[in-house]
Amino acid sequence: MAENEKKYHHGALKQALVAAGLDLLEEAGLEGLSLRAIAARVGVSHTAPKNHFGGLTGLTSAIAAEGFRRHAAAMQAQLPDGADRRTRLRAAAEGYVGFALDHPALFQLMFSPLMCDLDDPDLRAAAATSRAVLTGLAEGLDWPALALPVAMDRQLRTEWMLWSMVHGYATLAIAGHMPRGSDGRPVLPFAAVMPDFGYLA
Amino acid sequence: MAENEKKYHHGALKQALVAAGLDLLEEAGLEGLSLRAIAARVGVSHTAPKNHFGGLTGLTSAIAAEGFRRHAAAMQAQLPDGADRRTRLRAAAEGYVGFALDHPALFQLMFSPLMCDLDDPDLRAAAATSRAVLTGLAEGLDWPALALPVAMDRQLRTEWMLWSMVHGYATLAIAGHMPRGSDGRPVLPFAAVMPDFGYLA
DNA sequence: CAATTATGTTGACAGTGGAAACTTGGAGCC
DNA sequence: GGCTCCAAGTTTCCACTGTCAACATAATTG
Repeated sequence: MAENEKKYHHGALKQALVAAGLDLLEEAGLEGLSLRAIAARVGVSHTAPKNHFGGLTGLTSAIAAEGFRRHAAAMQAQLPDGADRRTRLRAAAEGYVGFALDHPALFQLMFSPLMCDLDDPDLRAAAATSRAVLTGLAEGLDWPALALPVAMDRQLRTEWMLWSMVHGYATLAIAGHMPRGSDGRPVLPFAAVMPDFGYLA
Repeated sequence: MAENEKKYHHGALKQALVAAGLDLLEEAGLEGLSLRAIAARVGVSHTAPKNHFGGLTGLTSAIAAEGFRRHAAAMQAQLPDGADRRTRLRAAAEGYVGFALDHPALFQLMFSPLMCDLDDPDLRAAAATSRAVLTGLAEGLDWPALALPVAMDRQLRTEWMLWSMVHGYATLAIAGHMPRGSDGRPVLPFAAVMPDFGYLA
């Protein structure tokens, strides 16, 4: 049987739906994403996804999980191997916001608790892996004295500070609260906003 | 005529719809917000808002604008008058995230370009005012050396760094990516994440 | 007082996600 | 082989959404 010949049983509908959802996000944005539109793109009825994902939330969660995997991959792809930690941290952070700017709809979906179920195990795992790429580079970061008692885990505090800063820039840029140049990119690039951290050790 | 007696012409439908929308956001969250639900709460047909706001987007934009005004007020209410700039900056930042944690649905709406029109003049003005409360305290902030040529406005870069950090924390907390304690608040409070800035002058 | 304009209402429409009943194909079992 | 059973899709319906056009009513204005 030819590859793209129609069969009653699709065979790989699950992956096909996720792929169609990712494509649709790029083309039509988050507002253009609907269960029916995804199903139509694959060529199945709008209730077919229910068998595999339970409902729209299940499908969007799977799409978001794939998004997190690509997000992690995008950051790691930018990591220069031999470079010092400062350079590597900078590269990861720029990979983070770069992915968000390149795939704004997908990024919005990934962090939209209204559309995807954060309790989904696959999604949770993918999100944790993605976060770890960035926060893993925060170890031993030289950071101005913090205000609270040192009893609170300094490593954890630094990780959250770093993640907050990077994620905040990405979010604000995507939400349209950042002035953009003629190239569509924020006039103040992330590299100009992120400070030049050093390391303690 | 009694105050709450039904009249064909409501008289203050515009404000009533915005108020109802704000209430609905608190009670039912962003997913529970709909044009029909807001209209029903006011006791008016679901097409009545069109005369005043043009459509759902116009109404949500007005709600978001009011949200930004309250956001600014919440920050300023926390500002200690006589205190030094470091203390004032900290207070404003905590007011920022405090408002987001207290009114997550409204905060999400305020920064959701899919639901409200960022070109709405009233919304733009309110958002700018709110942002200015925070970034106004960033002047002269002592900040580790930045990586880009100093030719780029240092003040602007510091403002964006500060806003990104604060907004990122709020966003991540609301999106459910931050572990919470039994009180529903993030286990790592913002005060523990925000560094203790000094000032140059 | 008459006419016009602002303000709401009614009813219809295309779109959404979800549920129930039905159909189809394949896989396993005797 | 023939049989059953179950997973996978389809069809049909439902409640709900925002928008639109046509209409009704109140308030204002000349």
